[in-house]
Amino acid sequence: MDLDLRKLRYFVAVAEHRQFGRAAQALFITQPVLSRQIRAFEQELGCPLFTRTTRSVELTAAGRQLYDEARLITSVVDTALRRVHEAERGEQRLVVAFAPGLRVSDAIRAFTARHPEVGIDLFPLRWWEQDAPLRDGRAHVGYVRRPFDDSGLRTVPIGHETKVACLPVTHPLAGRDSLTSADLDGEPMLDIRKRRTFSAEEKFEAIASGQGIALVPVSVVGWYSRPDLVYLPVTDLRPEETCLAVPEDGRADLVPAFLEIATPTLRGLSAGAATGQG
Amino acid sequence: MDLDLRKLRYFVAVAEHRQFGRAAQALFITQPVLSRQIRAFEQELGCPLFTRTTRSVELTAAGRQLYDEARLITSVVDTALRRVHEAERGEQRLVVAFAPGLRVSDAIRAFTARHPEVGIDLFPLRWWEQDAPLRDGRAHVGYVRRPFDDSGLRTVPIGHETKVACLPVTHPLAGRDSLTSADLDGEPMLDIRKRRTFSAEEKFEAIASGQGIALVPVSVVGWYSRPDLVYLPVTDLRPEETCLAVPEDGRADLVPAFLEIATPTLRGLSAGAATGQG
DNA sequence: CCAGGTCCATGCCCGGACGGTATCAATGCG
DNA sequence: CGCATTGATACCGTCCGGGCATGGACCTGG
Repeated sequence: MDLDLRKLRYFVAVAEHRQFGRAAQALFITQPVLSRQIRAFEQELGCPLFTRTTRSVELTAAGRQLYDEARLITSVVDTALRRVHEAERGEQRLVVAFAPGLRVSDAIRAFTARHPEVGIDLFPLRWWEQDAPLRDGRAHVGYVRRPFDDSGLRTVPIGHETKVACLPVTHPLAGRDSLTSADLDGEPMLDIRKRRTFSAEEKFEAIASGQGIALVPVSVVGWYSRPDLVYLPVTDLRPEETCLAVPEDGRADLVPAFLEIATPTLRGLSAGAATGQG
Repeated sequence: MDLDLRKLRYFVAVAEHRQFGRAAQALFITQPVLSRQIRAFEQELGCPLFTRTTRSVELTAAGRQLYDEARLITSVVDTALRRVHEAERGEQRLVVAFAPGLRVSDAIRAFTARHPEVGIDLFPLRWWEQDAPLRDGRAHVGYVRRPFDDSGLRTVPIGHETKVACLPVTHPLAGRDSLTSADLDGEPMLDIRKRRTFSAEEKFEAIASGQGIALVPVSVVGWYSRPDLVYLPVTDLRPEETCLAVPEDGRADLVPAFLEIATPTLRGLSAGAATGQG
């Protein structure tokens, strides 16, 4: 830890100018200083960033990666500083994350009605990453589905949502009106939460091509409906719980205010969440 | 710019211990040093971070915001360093961004078949932010819809996608089979790309409640279908172009390889993109 | 083949920032 | 009212970042 942002800036300059002298000129320092700083930087990181001949400078694989990351880091730092100054001038922001399909707009509207001075950022969660953004500060409040890793999080149950089975139309069970979990014994199940590398669409393609079946929350059925897929209720399946989750060390000012407003709204919504998006 | 990450770490320690002495102890430095560093940090930032009495330390609004941002920054920096080391050991990653509804799985599959050593990260773009992640390095390649700000980006057209009008069922035009753009003259149009603060769902609620109508790409119609909305083709509307966009200063190694593989795949797909998700 | 130009690297020096010790000032508590 | 606790200040040593001068490698032109 303790990356030196000044050295990172120097590194970016060299990477972009592909030449120490010009980069130093652009940075308003002398070339020997830059050489020494870059070398120190490489030593701190533990890996070389440039392959130097005396005539040319090329990025290594690690250097290319760092150059990509550098742009992200500077952008994150810049917006962080901007937000700090906004906060200093009294502007407040709350980042609300939500798992796919969960409705947040009613709660947001109720909250902004009561707290018009607070700006809201929406943060769409991915299927396989519901909790991490709450823990690492990217979001203050999250609408998530059980199960998830709730260590370090406080959770408020807000409703239950039924799951339906998604099968290819060619599946022997596809003609049925409804299923029981016994019908699904031995079927290959694809859990969207386990796929980290590909999009949700690909899972449904996998189902359509017969690689397995899946249980999906009823509220996202509309998103992925295709003529070659059918969705069937599973009568004896326990609905999965939907929660509001907040980090235990989260903002003590806005988060409770949001929970206070959002929770009753969502209790009223829980029936709606259970029956899906419409 | 040039935030000092060491000072940021010191700040986090004070914010968490709510006491300079204990924080200094946890940082393995002495308390006077910490006091001086925090004061210098506040001066650099230009705003106070703590309200201190001689007996207690409280975060200011700016301090609370910075504490949130600090967790994000450290997390970004940590993953950046991890990825640099992975790259140094030969692992390669490519971040593929995609606007809502655009299919990427075929291109990804073709690419990973040819380059199994490259890990793929998918980055879902938001409606109102198609281009920024490409410019700031969060993504290497993007599947986007025109119009977008293509400054600093190279773009490859990959197809066209028709747009359909979305109206409430109660709308006078809702009974028609199709529309022309003349029918829409004078109708209040809601452009989802302009709404930065709320989710796409909310726009469709706004349409359903009669606040206006919208043109949406046909491939996302399934995502937001509701009984109180109808979607009608607009016969004389020019389809909007979908593109592959890459930053001009992007990775010279993987991006061309991806384009080479993805472009023919997508030309084959463009008909599919024009007819939507299925 | 060599001389000069153009790179980056190295050695040396200086100023400023960071860290430590000693101490003071203010507040809360018994 | 005295003591303990906590943050702030003063002073000092060390190290790091910066500049200057110079060396060494490589390309190029005559």
